[in-house]
This record gives sequence, structure tokens and C-alpha cells, in this order.
Amino acid sequence: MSLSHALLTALAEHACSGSELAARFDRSIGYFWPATHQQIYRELAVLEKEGWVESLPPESGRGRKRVYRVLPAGLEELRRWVAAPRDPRPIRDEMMVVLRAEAVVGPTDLAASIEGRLERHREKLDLYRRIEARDFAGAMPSREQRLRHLVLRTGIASELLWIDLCQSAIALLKQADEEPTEGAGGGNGPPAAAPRSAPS
Amino acid sequence: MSLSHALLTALAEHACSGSELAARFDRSIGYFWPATHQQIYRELAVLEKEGWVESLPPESGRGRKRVYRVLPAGLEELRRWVAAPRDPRPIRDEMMVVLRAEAVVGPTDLAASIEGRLERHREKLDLYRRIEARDFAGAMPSREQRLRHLVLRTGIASELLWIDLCQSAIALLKQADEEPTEGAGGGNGPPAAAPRSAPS
DNA sequence: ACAACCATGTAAGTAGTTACATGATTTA
DNA sequence: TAAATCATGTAACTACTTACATGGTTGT
Repeated sequence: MSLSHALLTALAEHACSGSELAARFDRSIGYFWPATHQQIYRELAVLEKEGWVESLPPESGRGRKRVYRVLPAGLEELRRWVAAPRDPRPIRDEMMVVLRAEAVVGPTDLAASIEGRLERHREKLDLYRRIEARDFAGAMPSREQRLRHLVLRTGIASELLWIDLCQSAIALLKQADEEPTEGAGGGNGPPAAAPRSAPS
Repeated sequence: MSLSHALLTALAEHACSGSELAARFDRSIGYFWPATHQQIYRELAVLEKEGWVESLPPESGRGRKRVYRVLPAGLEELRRWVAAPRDPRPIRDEMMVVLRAEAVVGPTDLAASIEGRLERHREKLDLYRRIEARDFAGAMPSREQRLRHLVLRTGIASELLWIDLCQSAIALLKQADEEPTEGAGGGNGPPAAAPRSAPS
């Protein structure tokens, strides 16, 4: 499970409390593995039971910051997990399903809803680029810095990919709206080519 | 929820049974929204209760194919869903977490495990390209064909992106292994640059 | 008629989301 | 000292996964 190991990583970078972890996630690892504070508190309890972290408890049992620190066993587990073989997660994106659906029930005003999503991707791209300029502007000496930069660059590339998809989709949908029936020789367009053998 | 609408889409393309849906998912929509047969059967029951599909029941209650067909209300729902506004799903990929973790606890032999993943992405890319050659080789007259091609091309671009990440990561990790300590002026490398203000 | 397989389904568990609760600290 | 906020947590729910079960069909 990734959340637990994302937490171990963050705590290894430096020890902190649950709420601080949640805040750090919101502007760092959370870009690529989001987590709410509820998840984080639950998972911290599990990590502690596993003996991977310890908490320096405050005076009372509740309402006060409880700082967590990684134990040697936790670092060991993290090292094991890093080198373990793993398969890629399949893509699972609504956009892909929506486009297929629109191909069947369209035309609709899908283009408008994609515009919104496009804007969201542009904001994310902008954010990543500002982080890149801030943290990775100069020479990149350390191994750690280079690895973190690679993660960020992949995030940037991913946003560019989705921006490209959104733009292509919008163009395609609008074009189809404007010329609902058309073709070189007129008529109502070729009849969906030859009956293919169940295309993908 | 996407699965229900992916099923509606598939059934709108043409009516079929649960097991046939599962098979079609394995070589089509399932590339971008995977689903097991258990999920599919459960969801079909829900769709039927909603009045979005109907099933032509076989003679006995069990053990025989039960063909599902979309009802007008189902098509209506699908049309509504397509145009509804939606946010992009955040990226959530273990790879990103693993690279951050390796930056903290490394060096490990992460490169070896990434090689495996790289191979998986190459296979997927190859598959998509074969599908593209098979289904989208000639002119692309129909709106439906163009939308489906766009989905596939995005899948291809996505695999290329991950292949690039895997290769960059492997190169970076190996390079760091070979020259664990080095620099223009020697020593054990610059001490992680200046203490920045908590880089991303 | 028996084995192998196919189609449908149940059950239990994991991960993540959303809504709400409570005690402590800070601020007006 | 009351209100607002912070830190920690509980509860209920949804989506997905994994393992298993059962009745029907097909092939030998």
C-alpha cells in the first residue's frame, strides 16, 4: 500500500505531527498521492502498531500535537518496499470513458465541460512550473534533488498530455458540431467505413 | 460513478450478457477503466434496479446467459452524465512515491524493479499501436471513429510518457550508483545546495 | 455420466471519501 | 470568557479486489 510508505517517506524527511503531515501532503507528495487528514491519522495509528513509527505523546491523550518519528524498522520496511517489484497501475480516467460515451450518444455539449477541466490542468501546470523555477532553477548537485526534479517533470509532462487531449477533444467536438453532415462528395458522409471486426 | 456509465456505453454500442461485457472490457474500454466480472455483475443489477437497462432473462434463474439492453432512460442518463462538469482525477501513481522514497532511503536496487515496469509499458504501447494500425489505418470519416481514435492516441501518449519516466529514472539511478561521490572540485559532492525553504 | 468449463453470483476485506464530533488553544 | 480555530479522531459509505460457490452446458 502506497499511503503508508508515502507517510514513512515524509516522516523520514523529517518528523512531524499528523496535521503537519496533512499540510505537507497538500503541497508536496500529495500532488501525486493525495490523502485527507482522516486517512493520515488512521494510517499513522497502523504504522505505530506495526512498530514502524513512534509517537512522542503530548500530556493529555487528545487535542494536542503528537509528533511521529520513523523507527529503524520503518526505514527498513521502506527500503524493502522501494525495491519490490510492482506493476503499473492501469490508467483509470473518466475522460476516456466520457469520450467513448459521447461517440455513442452525442453530440452533446461535452466541449463545455471539457473546457472546465482544461482550465484545471492549466492551473496545475502553472503551479508545477512555479515550483520547478523555485526549487530546481540552478545546478542540481544532489541525487535527492535530481530524483525529486524527475518526479516534478513527470507531473508537468502529464499535465501537458491531458491539456493536449482536452484541446484535441474540444476541437474535434466543435468541428463535428459545425459540419454535422459533410464530405468531399456531399451526402451525409461515408457510412462509418466498412463493417470492421469489432474495433477496439 | 464511471463504471456504470462505461457499462451503459458498452451496452449502447450493442446489447450483450455480463460475461460478454467482461470479455469486451478486457480488450477495449477496460484499457482505460478496468473492471472484473464481479464488479460488472453487481453493477448490472444496480443499473437494472435504476431502470436504465433491462435484461432478457433466460429460462432458469441461474447458469444461463442473461442479455442486457439499454432502455431509453439509460440513454438519457448517459447523455446527462456526458455533459456534466467534472474535475480531473489527481494522478495517483506509486512510481512517484517510490522515487521520493528512494531519494530518502536510497541507494537501493530500484532500477531493477523499474526495468520490469518499463517492459510492461512497452508491451502496452505495442498493443495500442497494433490496435491503431488495425482499426484506424485509413481515412477516418465518422465522428465516432475519430473520438475513439483520440482515446487510443491518448493511451499511446500516456505509455510513452511513462516509458520516458522509467528510462530517465533508471539512467539517473545507475549514474548515481556508478559515481556515488564526485564533483568538479572533488570531495563528497556539494552538501545538497543551500538549505532551501522546504522544497516541494 | 463424468470432467471440464462457462456464466452468474456471494462474501469478506481493503482503500479512500464525506460528514461529523470533541478536547485544547488562541483570539477578540 | 465566549468565539474561533486547531489537532485529533469516529462513523458511515462507496468503489474496488480477492477468494470462493453454484448451477448449467459441453465434450469425451
